[in-house]
Amino acid sequence: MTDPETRFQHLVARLKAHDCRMTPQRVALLRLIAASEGHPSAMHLYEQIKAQFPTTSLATVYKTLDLLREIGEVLELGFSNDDNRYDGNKPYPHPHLICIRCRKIIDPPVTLIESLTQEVTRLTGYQVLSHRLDFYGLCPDCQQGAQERETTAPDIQTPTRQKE
Amino acid sequence: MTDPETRFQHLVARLKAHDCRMTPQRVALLRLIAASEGHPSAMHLYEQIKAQFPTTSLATVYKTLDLLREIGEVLELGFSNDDNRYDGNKPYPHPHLICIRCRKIIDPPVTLIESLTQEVTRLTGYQVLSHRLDFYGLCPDCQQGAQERETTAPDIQTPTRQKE
DNA sequence: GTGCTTGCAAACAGTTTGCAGATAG
DNA sequence: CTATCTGCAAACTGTTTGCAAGCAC
Repeated sequence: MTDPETRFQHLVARLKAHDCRMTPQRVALLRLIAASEGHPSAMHLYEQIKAQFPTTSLATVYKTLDLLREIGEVLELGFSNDDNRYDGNKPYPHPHLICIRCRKIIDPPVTLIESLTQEVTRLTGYQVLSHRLDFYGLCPDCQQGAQERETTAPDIQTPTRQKE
Repeated sequence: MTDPETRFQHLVARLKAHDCRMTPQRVALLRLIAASEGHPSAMHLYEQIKAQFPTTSLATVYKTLDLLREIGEVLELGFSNDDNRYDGNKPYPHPHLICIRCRKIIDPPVTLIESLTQEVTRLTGYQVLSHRLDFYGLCPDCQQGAQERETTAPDIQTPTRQKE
């Protein structure tokens, strides 16, 4: 992964190339996104940026994230139950590992996806353009106090539709 | 895949085992779910069932789907952009192939997922309980009139969070 | 100065919930 | 008879949009 400052500069350059203006709020947001290790939500970014610019609105955060997503610099992980998460460092499809208890999201080291994609393309006649692979489970920290779990059902996951 | 009538009987039995009552609306819904080839949305099921019971409400459809999901008889595919889809025939995690133009969803023949899950478990220390794998692309039908596409960005997909 | 951006508030969509009346068992 | 179920409508949540004022360039 590139270092945050380099990534930040890249994001600035990409936006400028798209005739976007660099407002202070936007610059601060880009810094946050470039520096975010995990997969922050819009609300999370909003709360961070309010520390610097108290009048910033959530809508601005969403608009900037949308902008970055449109130019392919941010990956949006949509969740129908929960708020979406954003990855500004690896804006291309890659597997995620999501703790169902603490909601932490990490990038597991998984290979083989490309071969799966090719397999699907070959067998179905679809032109496969993208994919999404999420694993759900308990992170090491959450496995300890997890004995009382055994709630209802396995209750499977639920991704979001890709936009056209 | 089991035939619809067998699947229907199974769903009835499972619900009765959970002290659920078999109202006419519910029976009709179970038939629809058992017979659905694709991955219907709640709205789609609602529109179908209204043909038989015009006063049925969307809330009833959602409540029944929730019930079935809780006892592990329906897989919910949540989408943050679009309405959720339900699979009442294969209620366990399995890959989906989603056309980004016509929204058709099919089950591609993919193996290897289990080995991926094991790989993730081994390498991360997470207890992997479930997963979700979606491929996005253009189905054969939609590939033809698809030249004028080339819209904005690849615009990646966006799954839903698994409920706890 | 021009027009993109902000921030507020209202709109939005799909889903969920509360509750009174209906009904399966 | 009684606990569940239905159907309506209102609530909810995260996200999006419209628009007037503000600001980058």
